[in-house]
Amino acid sequence: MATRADVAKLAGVSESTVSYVLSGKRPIGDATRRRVLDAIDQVGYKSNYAATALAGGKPRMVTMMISNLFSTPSSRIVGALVDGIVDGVRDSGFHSVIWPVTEDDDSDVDLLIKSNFSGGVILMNVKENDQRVHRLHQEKIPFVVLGRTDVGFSYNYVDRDFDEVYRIALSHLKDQGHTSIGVMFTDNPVRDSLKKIAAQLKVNLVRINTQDTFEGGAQIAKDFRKSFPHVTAIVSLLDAAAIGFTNAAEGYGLAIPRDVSIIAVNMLENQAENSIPPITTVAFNAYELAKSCGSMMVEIIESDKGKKLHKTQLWVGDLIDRGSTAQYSGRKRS
Amino acid sequence: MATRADVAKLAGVSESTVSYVLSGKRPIGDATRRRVLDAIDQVGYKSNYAATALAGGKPRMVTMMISNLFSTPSSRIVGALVDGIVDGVRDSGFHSVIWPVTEDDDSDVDLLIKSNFSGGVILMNVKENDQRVHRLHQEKIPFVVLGRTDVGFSYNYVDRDFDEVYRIALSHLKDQGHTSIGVMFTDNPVRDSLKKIAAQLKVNLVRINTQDTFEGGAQIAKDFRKSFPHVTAIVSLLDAAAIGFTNAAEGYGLAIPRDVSIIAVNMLENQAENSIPPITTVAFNAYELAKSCGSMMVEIIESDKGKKLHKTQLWVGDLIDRGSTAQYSGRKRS
DNA sequence: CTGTTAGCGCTTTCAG
DNA sequence: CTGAAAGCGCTAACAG
Repeated sequence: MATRADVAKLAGVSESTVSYVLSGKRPIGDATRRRVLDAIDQVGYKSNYAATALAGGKPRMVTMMISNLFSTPSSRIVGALVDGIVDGVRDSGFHSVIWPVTEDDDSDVDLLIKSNFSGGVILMNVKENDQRVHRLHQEKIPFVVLGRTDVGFSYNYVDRDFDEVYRIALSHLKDQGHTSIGVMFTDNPVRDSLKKIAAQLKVNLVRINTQDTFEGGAQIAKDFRKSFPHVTAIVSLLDAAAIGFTNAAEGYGLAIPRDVSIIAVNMLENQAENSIPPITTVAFNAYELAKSCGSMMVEIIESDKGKKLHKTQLWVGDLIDRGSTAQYSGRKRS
Repeated sequence: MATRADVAKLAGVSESTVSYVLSGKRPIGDATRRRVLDAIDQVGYKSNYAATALAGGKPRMVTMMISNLFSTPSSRIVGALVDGIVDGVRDSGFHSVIWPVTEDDDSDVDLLIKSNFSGGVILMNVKENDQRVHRLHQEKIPFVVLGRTDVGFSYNYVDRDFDEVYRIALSHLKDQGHTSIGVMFTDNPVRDSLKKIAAQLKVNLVRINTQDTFEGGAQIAKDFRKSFPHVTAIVSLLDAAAIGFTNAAEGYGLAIPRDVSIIAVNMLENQAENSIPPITTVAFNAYELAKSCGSMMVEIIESDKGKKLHKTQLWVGDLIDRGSTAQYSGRKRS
């Protein structure tokens, strides 16, 4: 267990010099730096996380605060997000942990703050006027929220660009020959922007009402052929409903690859003669969104020093075509 | 941010006395203890996690080391386990974190060890001769493994009692009137113990071959009526196959509540006249298993001081009947 | 550009 | 039964 002191001795410098070489917070002579760096991997030095935290440093650690990690129908989507963040954060040389929290208890948050546990926090499943947002803001701990809530001040967040997602999804399906495309909705009216996109592409939009629940989606799948005989593809930005739909659809003769956050599915059956490619998927890539979010989080940590938070809008509309090799879950693609 | 010093001053004792009141590692006078305890919640003192770790204390924190958290077909099962552990650990007054690790990189483990980050570790997805097991053992960090692997020495683990699970599942289904029960298998032969159980209960065991994959299970569901016309219930200890089966089954008219780690499913359709209760489920309760594992972990942390590890066998065959209200995922039951 | 030093909050000897 | 004091490894003034 080599410490900074061992490194300093070997390199013939003071302990603080070692620290400054590592943190880059002070200009260091080239020769000195090299000797320190050499010493570091000679003795196999690794920084002590607890000591950094205690001394008031910025731990290179990103914490994902999640409630109901696995217990909701949309856990699969959250899972893709978490996977993406883990990889994004790791790529930036940080560590990440998942901090399971209960919604009715702030003590988890307190521990994290009190102990200077985390260089930054990613919040998921944020509710209206979430207390965690207030606590983190007030303690000046860098954080970003996945999704948006009104809390009375501005903060960093990441969200999907729904219009863009629709645009890409619809045009993709159009290109494949679909003309009548179902879109899942709850009660809310169809946005004008979506109508415009459909009009531009000259596709017929068929509204499909459902609850954004697993069961809601499954129900759609069940009645689908009867209820929407002319619809050949379907688009959904409702996470739970999309999952329910795709899970159930398989059994109703709608050959659909399971995927995370399916937003657009070609539902033609696998017929060789058909001119429209069968079983293709356009997926909203939750993983990629999350991965960029991870990197962004790290950037905030490194630049902001908890002093100022600026509103950042990161619209991610990355869509991919997985073809027929879609995986069960939102795994990292090579 | 009250510290131990604030508490000491208010209570009129020394700082170390406060520590010993908290840790119980020294006899403390009743009057003194009371004053200290009062002072503690008067100033709202919370221990600083980083300081404890640095000073060589035992952080009241359990770390779950998991690779491929969300990316495998059986993530839902792992999820139920994680949920259970989180709750079990919390009930014991500890915190828990999930430490996502990559399989090919030990640096995550090093950080954890080096910084005395964790009072104890729960390992999941352990592979043959897993290096993490060796590292943790050698560093004398308390840990328990979910599942078993041969590593050349004995360690704490938790596993299912398969025989017991089969016994309870089969007798439950028998009680409901089933006489012909399918059991999912991969290539391995049916164990003698299982045959014996079936014989005792006088139920007809029907072997169902499959891969332990999502797709394997889905396939079974598809052909089920044709292939096994007389089978009215099914038992599976294959996690991924069970999930694939239940996901797909819905669409094939097999009304089955989605559940985590389904091991036994009554597949009769919902007919009011039928004497056998419809849509009931016997589930192997992954959540409960994990929850007890969490408590057990905490016990190890508190008793062992990392000095001796004794082999502990915890056989859990807890099965529950969720009736028709089964949730989508292995959520905590009130 | 580099070194010295005083903490961060807690644990744990060593003294009473 | 209780107190004093020496660290744990690192950060960040403060001094050159």
